[in-house]
Amino acid sequence: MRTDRAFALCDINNAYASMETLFNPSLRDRPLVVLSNNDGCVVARSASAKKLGIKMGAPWFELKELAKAHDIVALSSNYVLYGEMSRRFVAVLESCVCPDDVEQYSIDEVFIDLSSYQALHDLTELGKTLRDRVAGHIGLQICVGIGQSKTRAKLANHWAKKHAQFGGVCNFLEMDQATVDRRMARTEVGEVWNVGRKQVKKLNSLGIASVLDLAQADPDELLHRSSEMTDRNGRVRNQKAFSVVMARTIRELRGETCYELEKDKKPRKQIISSRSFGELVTQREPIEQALRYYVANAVRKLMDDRSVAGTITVFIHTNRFRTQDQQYSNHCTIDIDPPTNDLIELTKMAIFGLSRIFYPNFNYKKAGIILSDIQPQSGLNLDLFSDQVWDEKAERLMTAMAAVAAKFGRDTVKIGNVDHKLPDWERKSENQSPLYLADIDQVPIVY
DNA sequence: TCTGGGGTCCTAGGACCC
DNA sequence: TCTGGGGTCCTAGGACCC
Repeated sequence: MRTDRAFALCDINNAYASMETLFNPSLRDRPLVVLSNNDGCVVARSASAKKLGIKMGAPWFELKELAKAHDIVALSSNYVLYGEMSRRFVAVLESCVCPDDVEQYSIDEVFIDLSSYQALHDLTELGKTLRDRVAGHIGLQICVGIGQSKTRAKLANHWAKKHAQFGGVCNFLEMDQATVDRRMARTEVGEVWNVGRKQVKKLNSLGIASVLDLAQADPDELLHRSSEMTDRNGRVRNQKAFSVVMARTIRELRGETCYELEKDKKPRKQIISSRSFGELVTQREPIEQALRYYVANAVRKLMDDRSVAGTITVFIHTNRFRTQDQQYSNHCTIDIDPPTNDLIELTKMAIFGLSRIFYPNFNYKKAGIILSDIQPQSGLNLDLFSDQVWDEKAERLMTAMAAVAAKFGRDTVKIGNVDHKLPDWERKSENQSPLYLADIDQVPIVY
């Protein structure tokens, strides 16, 4: 076991809120929240919004009173903007260290393998350099956490964000054991990466409340614990209470490296495209139209990865929060043989799937499709004995459509009567900021 | 009434992440 | 009135095999 590993986690502070503020400085110091699709829940908060006690995921309609009282600004999400800023964030980091050591973990988080930098650099200083570079180049504040494992880097990042004394960079490698223990003892176990709500409950019942408690727990002993669960038939069964993930988490907390950098962008194993409707839908036709949009969306991703899908699932459901409504949810999974990325065929299958599960007179709230059994297009083996041949015509058509999309924009060619955008009934996005970086007419003007 | 002992593969569902 | 979307990994249990 190598004991000389070092990972950094760089994370943009209040990412979406900061990005919005960057282009609209009048928002600075104002409580600002960014809302999910349909302006449903809060998905990002500025520092002052956090101070007001607004929780991640809180339904926006419940906050309207608070918003009025404190003059909170609520913006619809602008993913085109966030995606572009994210790209620039990663590019800046890649210019500071070897790009091979950089892994983009999420839209606002990047892991860096700093193992080979220790001999030449003071890692805390390097962390400060990264902060300064990102701030200088794209105007966003980041925090850097450094540790012997990804889990420790995440934890250090949490401390860096929480305690101003760190100046934005918290480094496990320069902490003595007593300090580590003291900090871990004061941090709740739920802050640990991969320890979610359910696990916290189980851990607490075993007397494990702090990060230190978990770090000192015996992973093997924990793995042998079982908990009762009720299965679908109402039978009570014993199930393992913790999986190997928990054992790894403990070892990572102790400073052992279990998770390496995941460099090569692997093609997706599953592609989901779905959306809640802005209003309730009872008719089949609008749902079909939405499905066409979802399939087109998913196929774009599929082709980006040069993959084909072997299964398509269509699902619909009513609004579980409307307890006065009769609830219905169902899905239909269809095998695709041979696997394909053909938009026309997949669209037909989606529509067929819908016909199997759609019943009128329910108030539908959401529909979507899932592509799975995904494999690389190049490795596609046709069944020797089937009479199906790789459809060259379809492939040429798809290639042509991709070329048109690349030249004239993604939605230039569509299948059936898909609208340019989602129809009005489908989405609510009432206060979206301009496409500052994606549309020449919306680029900010500096006087 | 009694009725083995292993394997592997697949899938649904749970839990987690952002 | 109004409650997101897109992913990954792991496990249990069933089907099947010898």
